[in-house]
Amino acid sequence: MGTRETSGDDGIVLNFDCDSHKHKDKHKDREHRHKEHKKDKEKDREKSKHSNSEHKDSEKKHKEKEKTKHKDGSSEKHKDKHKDRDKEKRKEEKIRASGDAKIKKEKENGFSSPPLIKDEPEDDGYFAPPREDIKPLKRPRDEDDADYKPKKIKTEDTKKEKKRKLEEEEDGKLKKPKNKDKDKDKKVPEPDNKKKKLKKEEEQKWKWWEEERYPEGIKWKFLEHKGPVFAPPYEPLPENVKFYYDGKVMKLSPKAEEVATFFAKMLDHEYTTKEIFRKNFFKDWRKEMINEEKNIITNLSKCDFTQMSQYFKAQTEARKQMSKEEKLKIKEENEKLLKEYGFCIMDNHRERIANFKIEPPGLFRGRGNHPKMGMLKRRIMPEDIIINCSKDAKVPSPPPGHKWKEVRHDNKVTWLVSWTENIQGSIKYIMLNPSSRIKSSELGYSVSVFTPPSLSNPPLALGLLQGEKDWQKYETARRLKKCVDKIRNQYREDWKSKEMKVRQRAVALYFIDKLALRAGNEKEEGETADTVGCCSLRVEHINLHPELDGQEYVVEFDFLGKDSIRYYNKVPVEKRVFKNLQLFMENKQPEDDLFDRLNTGILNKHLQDLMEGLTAKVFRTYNASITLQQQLKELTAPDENIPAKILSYNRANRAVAILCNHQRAPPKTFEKSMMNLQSKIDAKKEQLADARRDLKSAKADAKVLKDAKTKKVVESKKKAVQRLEEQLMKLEVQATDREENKQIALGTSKLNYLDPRITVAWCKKWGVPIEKIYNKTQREKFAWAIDMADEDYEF
DNA sequence: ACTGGCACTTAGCAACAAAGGG
DNA sequence: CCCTTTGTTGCTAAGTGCCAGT
Repeated sequence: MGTRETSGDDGIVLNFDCDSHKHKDKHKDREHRHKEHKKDKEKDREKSKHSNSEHKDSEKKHKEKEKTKHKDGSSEKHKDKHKDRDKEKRKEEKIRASGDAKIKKEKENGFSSPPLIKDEPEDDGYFAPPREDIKPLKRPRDEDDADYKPKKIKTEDTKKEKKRKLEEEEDGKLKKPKNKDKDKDKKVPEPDNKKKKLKKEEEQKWKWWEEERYPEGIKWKFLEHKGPVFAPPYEPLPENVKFYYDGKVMKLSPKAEEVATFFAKMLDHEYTTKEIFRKNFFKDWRKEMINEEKNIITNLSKCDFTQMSQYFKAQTEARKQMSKEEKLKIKEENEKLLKEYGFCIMDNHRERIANFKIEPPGLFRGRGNHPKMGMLKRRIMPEDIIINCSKDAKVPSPPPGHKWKEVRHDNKVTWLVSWTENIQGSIKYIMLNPSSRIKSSELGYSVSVFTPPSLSNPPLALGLLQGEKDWQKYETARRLKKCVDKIRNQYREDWKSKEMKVRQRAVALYFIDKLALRAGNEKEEGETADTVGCCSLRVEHINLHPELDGQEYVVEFDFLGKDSIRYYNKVPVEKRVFKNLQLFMENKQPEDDLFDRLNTGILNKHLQDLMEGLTAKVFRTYNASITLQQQLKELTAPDENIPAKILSYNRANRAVAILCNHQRAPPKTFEKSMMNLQSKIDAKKEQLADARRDLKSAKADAKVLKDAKTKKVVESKKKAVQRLEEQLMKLEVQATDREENKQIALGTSKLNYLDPRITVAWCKKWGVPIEKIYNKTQREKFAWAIDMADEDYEF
């Protein structure tokens, strides 16, 4: 580093030493990766040969999650494998669209067979009255939530509930206090319960809010659930479905057969042709074989799974052809399952669980060029499962003949069930559904969802566990808004720092701020696809152009980010940034870290000093939300009609999605549906022309006749024309919207980055019904915002 | 300081369900 | 009413960031 340091800086020299270690190590580690890299590059190069032009044209390519590199034309040494892979890749692109769906379908989607878990009877039992020794600590509420009335009802009441309610009434709902006292809680007598369910619901809801807010990392006081639903057991293939090895029929042992079916189900998928996939699969498959099989089956290419594959296709087909009754039956069964296992009781409130079904076994398919693709994702057994619930809750029973790995009572976490997954060794969790609030109760009478609460007061009382967190996230982003100027000035200053580390930090932060890049934690090599974020950018990921297309100091980014989605962008930057980048890149290999003295820990620590709660990802939230707000301001034309306004909204949303690089593969049927729409438009135009003609002649008649009747006709024709015009315009808007949205995914930003209050305010301001922007799930998730934001809300 | 583990958020795509057109 | 098209939900991988232990 010394060499690339600015001259004469001691600090730098010092740094250099340590750095060089780091550097070296990294370098070493990366060596072989680099090789892989090159291969990829080569592949990609070839692939993208025809149009190596930028962005637009190549977008399709990006889609496929493969790495596409432009630079580096050097490595030509790779052989056959590459070629194959290359081919595969191309194929994959295409096939992805066509083959995929089919195959997937056959996958067990769940529940043909009854869950292993045994259930317990009573519903009533669900609600375990809180023990006295457990007292809810409430967090202070600042507002009055009384307005919010849920509709659900259920279960018996508890004294606490009642009491709380009473208390509330007395106090006039405002209490903010952390815990008022639990003593108080005890006093109220309980009224009858069954009858007034409605009331009860309310109470419950209210109480729930209260109890949800605990201090100091406590997530709940009471938690009870039924445990997970396991994947249905493997059903052996019928005798007539044969597997062939080297042309000869072979009967597989059950385990080996099961794993073979996983592969067979994916046969149409391109990745079953990928070297890595096949290698990983075969290795894991062999582990499941009995010795005899191992001895015989030594070459995957000699395996013939086609009968299996056809069998599954037929099954899928059959499922599609099922009669209505059969389908209905299945549906009912699923609903029953949901009712039974899909909810838990958390602090007296019945909550929807997000993923109560354990992930079924299968072959792992990571995203992008994942080194572990094709590995066997093993079946999860009760013995792998850790159950989390409160001590006073009824512990779910494991399936007969089994036991849980562990039952714990950790109220500092939100998960109900966890297990360790075998591919990456990471922990998987069963948690609550983020959008879930009150859902219909098992009694069935509760009203569907959550009626938009009286818009009157309840300010933020509405946040539920997740909702509140969500809200907090946006509040943090708003705090950033207040000091972002200062921070920007500071990092600009830091570009001049004598310390390399500070400069790197400042430049990285600039990218994060300006381009909404992700932080870029380090990842273990060989464990995951090679993707990067800001701090983990490598020299090979950027190209510097002192001048490009008439602009000065352009940085060209090209790397794979989260989910192996390509980030490609050419950005003019300030001269100082540019010079710094040149400095950072001096004497480095392409595979070296661009910011070799920086990592997310260092960066976030610094951010924490600048503002409490500030981390790299807050910038994404902030920039996304502020962009939406600005764009809405800019794009909304007061006089436009609702569809046009919605288009404006979508455009603003799109601007954010582009900023955050939220892409999607163009829908498979995109071209077709576009054409359909166009023909609709044409038809509409014709209709309109006809109607206009009619109108004209009617007018002519009216001029002559002047009687009331003809006048009326004119009026009605006029209306018809108007109606058609509106319809046409709506269609045209739709076409524009769709076209512009071809490969942009709006959902992610809407759900995760945009302060919903901005949207709510905008809707209120322009009279756009909120349902036009948020669907039901979204409205549930953002209920707090819908409730609290008025049209003047400013992010 | 560094690392790995853990908890929780963010992500895109496929399956499924509902809506719309003939 | 059937079939296609579009919107919604489910699924689970892949990130972020904090924390404890060294």
